Amino acid sequence: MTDTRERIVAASAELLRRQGYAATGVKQIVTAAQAPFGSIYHFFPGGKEQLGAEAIRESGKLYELLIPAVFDPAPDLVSAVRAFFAGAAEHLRETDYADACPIATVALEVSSTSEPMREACADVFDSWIDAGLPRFIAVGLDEDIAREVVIALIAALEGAFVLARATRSTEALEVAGELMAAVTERALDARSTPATR
Amino acid sequence: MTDTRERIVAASAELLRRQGYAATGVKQIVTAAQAPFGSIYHFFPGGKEQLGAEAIRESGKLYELLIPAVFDPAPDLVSAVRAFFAGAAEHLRETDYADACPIATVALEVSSTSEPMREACADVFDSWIDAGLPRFIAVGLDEDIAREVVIALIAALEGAFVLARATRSTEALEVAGELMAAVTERALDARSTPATR
DNA sequence: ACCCTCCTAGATCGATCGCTCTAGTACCAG
DNA sequence: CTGGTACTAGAGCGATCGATCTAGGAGGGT
Repeated sequence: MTDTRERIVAASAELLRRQGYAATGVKQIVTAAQAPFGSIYHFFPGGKEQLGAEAIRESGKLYELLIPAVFDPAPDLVSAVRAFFAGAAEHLRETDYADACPIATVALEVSSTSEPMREACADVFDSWIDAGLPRFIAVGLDEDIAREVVIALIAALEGAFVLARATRSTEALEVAGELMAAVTERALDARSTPATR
Repeated sequence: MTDTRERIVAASAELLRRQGYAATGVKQIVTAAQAPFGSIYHFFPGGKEQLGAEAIRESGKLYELLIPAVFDPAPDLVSAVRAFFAGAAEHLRETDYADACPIATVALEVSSTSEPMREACADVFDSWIDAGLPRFIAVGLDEDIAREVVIALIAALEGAFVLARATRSTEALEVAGELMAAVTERALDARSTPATR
């Protein structure tokens, strides 16, 4: 049964997201996952680092699903952007400011100490960019402009999460959401108008 | 001599910034500070938590000095914003992506586990907002608009740091810098024009 | 019946964690 | 010289860290 393995990864992902890598103990993970201790090193011979990297990638994959989930039903790109930030703010409030970005904490923590973990985080960010990009290209934005907007979106979201979690307020998320909606709108207005020429 | 105390705080600040709270040991701090172990609990009877909170506040104060250092010599607000992000990117490259925001790592890490530490981080963010605000009000922006711009600036910077550190690239900082310069410019254009009325 | 592989189960390892404790040193006030 | 305060110095506390180890149960193939 690989059910245990999945529970371990899921529990790790949740603990990493809330308290980071160093503060999360292997024993704590097996307790949360209701898994036997020995299973950790059976499934993850690379130890905590391998398990952590896999949990990060899994978290990244799950979070990436939010993109279609929010963008598909939205009437247009601008309101999708707005909805994304609003949804993040609501979820943050609901979880008492515990669940923000699933990987940002770890990303900041380990990027000077563990290359495998840092790479896992970098891969997740890249995959988010790749996942968001087509939606902005599809509405007529140049590829490089679209990339800038997507990167700015993710950066604004991550930064707002940092402020929101620390101050226990969603103000930063609301401000960043409105701002990025405006930025998106402006980028759409500017497309296909070779104006100054 | 309180010189030892200062060295302890400075060493703590650097270690916290690079690897976070949980990964930083008290023994590691005294070694880095070249301080006797006993001094830690002499100066900081509250232990690691008290020391951590003080290091965060100190880091916040030092980083706040960058605001006048960058904004004062700049010819205008927009180029000041640009310079701030460019300077951050350069410093990040110079330190091999080690020194980004001095408190973001800790802020994400502890905000669900230690109230005193979380408060210290929140206070620092608030003080940064307060420190930046007057500069945007001085050029004629409404107070609430100015506040939104400043919060967005900090959020964009923090988020870009997360991406930059993980991907070992300053692309996010450059994108966010250009975007926030444009946002600032647009806010300035919109001021004092009761346009639609 | 048999073995073999997969996985569980947890005792146990040395190292390190944050912290407490005692002893000793430096310097000032009387 | 004496007493007191401020700080240094580090041995050592129990607890926990990540990781290794052996032993055994479950289930399929032969």
